[in-house]
Amino acid sequence: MLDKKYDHKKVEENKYEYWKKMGYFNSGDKEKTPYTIVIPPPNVTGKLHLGHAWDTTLQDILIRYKRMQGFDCLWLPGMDHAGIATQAKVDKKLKDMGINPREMKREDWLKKAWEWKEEYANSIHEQWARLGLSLDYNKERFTLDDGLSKAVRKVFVDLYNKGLIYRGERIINWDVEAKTALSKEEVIMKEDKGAFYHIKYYLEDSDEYLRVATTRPETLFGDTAVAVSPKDERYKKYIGKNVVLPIVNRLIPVIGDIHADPEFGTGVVKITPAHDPNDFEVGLRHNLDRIIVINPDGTMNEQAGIYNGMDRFACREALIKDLQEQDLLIEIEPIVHSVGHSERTDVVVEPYLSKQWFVKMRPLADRVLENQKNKETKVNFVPSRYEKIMNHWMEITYDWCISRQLWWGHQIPAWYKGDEIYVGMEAPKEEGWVQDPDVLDTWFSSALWPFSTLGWPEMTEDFKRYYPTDCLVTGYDIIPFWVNRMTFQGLEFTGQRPFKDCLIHGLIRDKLGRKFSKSLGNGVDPMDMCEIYGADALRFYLSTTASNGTDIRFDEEKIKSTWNFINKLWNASRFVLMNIEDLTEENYTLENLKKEDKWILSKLNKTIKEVTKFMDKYEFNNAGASIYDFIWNTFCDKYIEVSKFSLSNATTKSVLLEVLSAILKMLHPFMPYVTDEIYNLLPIKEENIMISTYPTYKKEWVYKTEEEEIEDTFLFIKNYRNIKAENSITNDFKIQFMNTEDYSLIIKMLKLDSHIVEEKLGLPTYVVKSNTFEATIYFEKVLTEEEQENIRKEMEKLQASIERRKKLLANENYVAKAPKELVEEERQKLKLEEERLETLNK
RNA sequence: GGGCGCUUAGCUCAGUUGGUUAGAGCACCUGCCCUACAAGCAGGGGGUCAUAGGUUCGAGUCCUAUAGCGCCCACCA
Repeated sequence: MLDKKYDHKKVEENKYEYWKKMGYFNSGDKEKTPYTIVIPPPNVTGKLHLGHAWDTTLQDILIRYKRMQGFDCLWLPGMDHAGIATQAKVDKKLKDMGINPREMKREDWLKKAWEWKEEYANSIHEQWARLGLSLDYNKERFTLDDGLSKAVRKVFVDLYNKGLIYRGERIINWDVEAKTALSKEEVIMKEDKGAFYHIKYYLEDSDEYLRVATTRPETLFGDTAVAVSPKDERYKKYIGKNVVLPIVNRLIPVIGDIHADPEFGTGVVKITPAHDPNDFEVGLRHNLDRIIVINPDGTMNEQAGIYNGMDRFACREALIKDLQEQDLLIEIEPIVHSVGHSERTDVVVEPYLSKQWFVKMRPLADRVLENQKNKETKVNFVPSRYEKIMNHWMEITYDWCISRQLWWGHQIPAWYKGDEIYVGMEAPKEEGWVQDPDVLDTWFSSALWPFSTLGWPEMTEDFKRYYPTDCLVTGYDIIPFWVNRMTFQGLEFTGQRPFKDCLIHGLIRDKLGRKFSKSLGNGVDPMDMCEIYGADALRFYLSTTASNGTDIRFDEEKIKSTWNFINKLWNASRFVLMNIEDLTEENYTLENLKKEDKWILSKLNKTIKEVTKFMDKYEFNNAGASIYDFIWNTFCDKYIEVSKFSLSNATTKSVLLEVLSAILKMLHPFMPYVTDEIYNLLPIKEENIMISTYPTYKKEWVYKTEEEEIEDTFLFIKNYRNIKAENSITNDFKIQFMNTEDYSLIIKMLKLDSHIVEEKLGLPTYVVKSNTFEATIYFEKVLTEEEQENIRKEMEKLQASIERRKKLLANENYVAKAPKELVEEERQKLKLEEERLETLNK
């Protein structure tokens, strides 16, 4: 017997271990059709947040649903080494211990990093378990595994040999805190308050000067030209002359270049080829020197003269002061402009001339764009509008900087000996080769995740069977970083899309719509929610709150009300179990169904059809709402109440079991724990709900007549209760049925036995009716003014409604073009309203 | 500067291919401890679907414009 109250802690205890032990999570049944999802691997940097809980719940729902539908489901778990993020955390830990990480030997540092990884991997495993995720741990992978590392090297080498990876000096985004290059995606543009510093660049041997406006005066030491537009009447006469670089007093040429926009700023722009991507291009066109003036840690170098060693921003201040003193500064114009910040360390990113490795993107991106035109082979985004994000990225993409000056990651498979370069899977055998110390961008390995985890580049059984994967589930913020890159690498190396569907969800925000962040201190730990309300409540809340692709505002009240729903399910189950204890295979029967039994089976059948439809379209919010409504408003509020009149009947018991069993199965993907708990107590059941058969629509359960009749019975019951409540009718009344329909269920439900009369009584009356039922209530009561007012209001409403319907039905266009059923329904309703009005008139 | 999304009940959100008096949860009002559940039951109130036009017999839904909010992308020094 179930307790009176749902206790999530008791329910969840030991279940996960049991499922795992029984091997229910494992893939590999060759009799079945494969269905594959790879988990977006969480970073081994910390705890999982609500976003992870949401993302993984959606996947678990899909996997459990498909598993019950008879697929061989592989949900492949794994984690990401997360280069910069993890290295930063490990470094911080070491620093806190008083150790300077950069003074360690690389191997020693890596040992510490692996220890960190183990610790956090354990914690992630515990969180996955708490959430009830049915992951196939036999297939678990880590991005730094041998196999995945081999895949990374293979891809690097192949792209290099195809000419799609090259090494070169370019302006890259430099993180002065992490001291590494970044890709453009890792740079977050933020609006910052800054200034245009208008500086005098005097012409050589002249009192004339050009007014140069810059936001980064400290890069002045690297200026190798000043550019004006060749079409600019004001300045074109200066082209070919020299100006004196302020403070430095070096002569630099005035050049004419289209980069200088006469409309913008002063029309004169300083050119710093080593510290600005545009200036770099200008430098190429005019063969200018590239002078690096900033060190990798963000301090000025010897090129900055007396500012050597100062932080770049301190230098800016000091320099401005000195320019002012030497009357070289004209004005400081405050502006708000967008400045790049490092995604991980949040420091201002420095455009920096540096030798790095790049992936040549154009051919790879074009292949994606071409493939997206083919309906059969494209990646299908859900919702579809997100495809535009990917396509746009592919259209404007530029070469991807993939080398990182870090230790934690896949070391680049390139070796140098003097000017020679060797790129290969393994180190060259001869003496004297030194491997590139840099590692690859984390996303370089993540991009291979859907196939590297299945054993690629080996043509393994798993790869052949489970690739391409069926669905990738992730947030829209990850499309540029990950989805796009998996797509082009998948096409390039496997010739196929990495996943057929890509289900996109939104971000979870706090109650005020702000992002969760450490600095705001508004974080919510999903484990706390599991503790208070249970994993099932959290999962149902997360997966059914928003429609696909939209954000969620976190609302604990809603989790609480989900808990209430589970408690409702719990108690309904309690009732059913109490009454079907003696049900066995022998006396189980769906013969001799009563009208109400046919009605509930018919309603259940409709729900199954609807839920399946929604599940197949990934509309879990609608599926959840449909099940919720059926359970609470149909099964609990109506069928259970009706069933109480025939609880000794074997058919009733069987129907109760049948319906409960189907409900539990449909809810199971959403709420694995509580459904498992209850299902186990059913007298007739399959081995385990996880591997039971998902309910299917049955033609033989369509009972149109009975369904309509019972619906009408409940309509009558509702109308009766309404009239009784509105008019404060107490127990002192009589009721007369006005026709010979079957009132037995109504009499029982409304406890009318002692009130029935056969003849008309001379008392004030009310008529209660539905489509087929009609009764007159006799009771003695003087109507209060309020009640009379209510009646007047109702009559007014009815009159208005009748008018509207009459007008509508008089419209020939409507009658001719609208669906017949609708027109008929209008006629019916009109008739009912007219009758109701007549009664009120009495 | 380009693109996308949102604006529906007091709050948080649903709303399928347009079908005609718009739904849920929470909150609110009234009455109920009836042997599954008071974290519940029965009944009820509450919305000119951001604004202005248009298409249509019919618009929350399609089209155009406007306003507010949010997000993404873009090298303007």
